[in-house]
Amino acid sequence: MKTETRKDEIIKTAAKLFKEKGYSAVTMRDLATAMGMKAASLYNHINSKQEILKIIIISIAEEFTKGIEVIYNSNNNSLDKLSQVIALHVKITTNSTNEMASLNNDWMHLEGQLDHYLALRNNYEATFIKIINEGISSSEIKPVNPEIIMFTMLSTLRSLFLWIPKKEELNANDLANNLSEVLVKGINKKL
Amino acid sequence: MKTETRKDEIIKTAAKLFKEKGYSAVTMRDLATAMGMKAASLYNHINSKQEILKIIIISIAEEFTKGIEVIYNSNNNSLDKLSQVIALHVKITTNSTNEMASLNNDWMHLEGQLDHYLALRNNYEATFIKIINEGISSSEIKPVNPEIIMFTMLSTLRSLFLWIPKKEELNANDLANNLSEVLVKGINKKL
DNA sequence: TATAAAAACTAACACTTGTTAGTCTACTCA
DNA sequence: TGAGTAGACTAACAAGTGTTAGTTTTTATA
Repeated sequence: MKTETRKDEIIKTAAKLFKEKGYSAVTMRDLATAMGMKAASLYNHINSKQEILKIIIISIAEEFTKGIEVIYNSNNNSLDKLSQVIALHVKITTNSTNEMASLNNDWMHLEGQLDHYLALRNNYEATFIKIINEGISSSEIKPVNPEIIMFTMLSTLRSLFLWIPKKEELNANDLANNLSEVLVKGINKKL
Repeated sequence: MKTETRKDEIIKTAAKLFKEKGYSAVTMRDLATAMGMKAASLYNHINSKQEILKIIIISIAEEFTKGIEVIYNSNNNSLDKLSQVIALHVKITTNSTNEMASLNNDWMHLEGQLDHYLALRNNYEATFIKIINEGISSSEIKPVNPEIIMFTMLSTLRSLFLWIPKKEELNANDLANNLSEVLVKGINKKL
């Protein structure tokens, strides 16, 4: 675990600003001010604004794709796999809250790596759907439209970055458990 | 029902562009090109770029606030009220898909009306929470953290604009019913 | 068909954008 | 101590931004 470089600091600061106003609305001068330096000095550490976005988004997207692959190939039943997917999102979002905002809101501003990103996302969603379909086949999961199930779960999980910062009292485990309860078992007390 | 003015067309076109790239990344020249005119000509119809955003966001935000008030004051039980809230989102999002993107992603770029928007949103969420709390009191709803329930439902409902355009085959009623099934009753077959 | 209003145009503005070039300073280590 | 390097600076660029002023064209109506 080597120490954080100046470049890392810039990327972290950029992610925070991108979360607040979006990639397009953040200028290199905004970023420089937040770093306590002049805009030109940023270029001693990074090649372009675009490179910052690429680093933020691609690294997290790859983390998700690898994570769901491990879960899918494990020996658990489908409902447990879904709970593990929930825990994966909670964990990554807890560690990289600001970066998740860019992943969700600014992916379309990727220039060179847009295709790569979309491939990772399609891959992720395809694996997610496979887990759901296997759960339906094994009668663990209600035979509802699997895309609606995935959409519901992913909408919630992709919005976690908005919500986690406001709920510091809740630790990651509690949150993942509560979400599993609501997302998997529903909220209706009388079944 | 008077016919659509040129201003309405501009706002509708802007909403479509804002959905694709976000408010900040869309230039007046982009908008003009999409309208088949020059940027300066837009100003025969609108006062500023900011005005366009304001019109898009505030009108929809008010529609939501009024809608949930009617639902809250109705004589239904809490679970039915929640299903009606789901139907409200499906209806507004079906009719104003592109505008919903701005409401979700670009509200922070409101300049003069940011406070008004935030007041509407806080009001909406407060009413939502009241419905959930009354449902817990009447034992219709599981005593899970009410904010987690709202967060889960709102995340899904606020993301509908991303999803509805891809699912043209599903009509609004079917979609609302499916969502109620998943969001309210859960996906676990064996309870 | 003449007239007024609506809506387009060209040209330009002042400012902001990402980025480059070249320079100065402070620390590291031989 | 002296050389090299990491990292800051100032100044400037070319392109792009929202917007205005003034003019011409199109459309509708009397």
